[in-house]
Amino acid sequence: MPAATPPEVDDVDRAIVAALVADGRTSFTDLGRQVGLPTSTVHQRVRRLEQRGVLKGYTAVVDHEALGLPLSAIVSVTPFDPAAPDDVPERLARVAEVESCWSVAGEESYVLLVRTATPGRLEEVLAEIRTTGSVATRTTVILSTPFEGRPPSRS
Amino acid sequence: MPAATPPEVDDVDRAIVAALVADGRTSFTDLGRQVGLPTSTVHQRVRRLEQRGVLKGYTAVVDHEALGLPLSAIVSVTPFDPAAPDDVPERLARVAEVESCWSVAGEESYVLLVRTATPGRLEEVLAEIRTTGSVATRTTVILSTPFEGRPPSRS
DNA sequence: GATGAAAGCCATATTGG
DNA sequence: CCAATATGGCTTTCATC
Repeated sequence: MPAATPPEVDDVDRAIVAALVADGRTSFTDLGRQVGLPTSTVHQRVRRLEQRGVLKGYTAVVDHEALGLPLSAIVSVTPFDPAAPDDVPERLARVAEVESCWSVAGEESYVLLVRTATPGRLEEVLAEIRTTGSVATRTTVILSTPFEGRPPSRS
Repeated sequence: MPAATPPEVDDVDRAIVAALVADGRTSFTDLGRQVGLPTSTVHQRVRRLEQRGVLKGYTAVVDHEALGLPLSAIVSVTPFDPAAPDDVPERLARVAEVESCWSVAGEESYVLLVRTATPGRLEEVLAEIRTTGSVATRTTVILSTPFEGRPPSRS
């Protein structure tokens, strides 16, 4: 028998989550209409999903170009000293331009997503990453973004 | 002289955007308090930011593990036939598990972010990607996510 | 866990400075 | 860009099943 019984995420919950991923500002009233439940019930379910951590938060989707950060890059990272205590993510978190940090299996230890205003700034950020993280970097520049952050689906 | 004068995104706009990235459900009343402007003004600015496309939308941030998609991977993609018309993104968009698709400079043509329920499903998705995209793949499994989707900043 | 009702708060439009 | 207003809709709580 399993150690714990995690509360289930049923189809209604998944419908609610999908609707909120599609539009994070959907009202509870609308949500109720979409999933066929009264507002109060939906409200209660969303609260539960938030408390369980299934819904971690809500955010605006921004156009990085319009915001003055037209240059994005994927940066693979390898620590200089594989034996050293690995607080690389904590240190890289101090570099504001690092939007995401994934710990990965394979040749490299981490993959980062970085957004900068100019190539010159990217150069500086890469230098920061190398020094504050004590890592080597391999950088792949993003030319365009056909799509990004689509809703999760288990098809 | 420049061909056009794109409307400026000033510091107040950036503060508004930052607040909405931090919490996409912030009310206009709260936004006003945070940036020190009346509700009506903030409302007007958010509308303008949405119309200009600076704010592209709002979305819920979900816990993929809790949603039953615990396995994420970064997939680098190389078309078999570099001369063929490049509608690879359109074709890859049909695979629901592909969350993001970036067109990149370098050895490979695209980098994908993929979320699946199980290793077996990842195997199937990779097969789908190769066949529907007519591409070769190189896959890096994500072990954990120290952080992801942090607010944009031009430091 | 689901529901319906009731209360207060908020979004939104409008007018005018 | 700000202030003021008005109304309809929404969030939130609570008692109930």
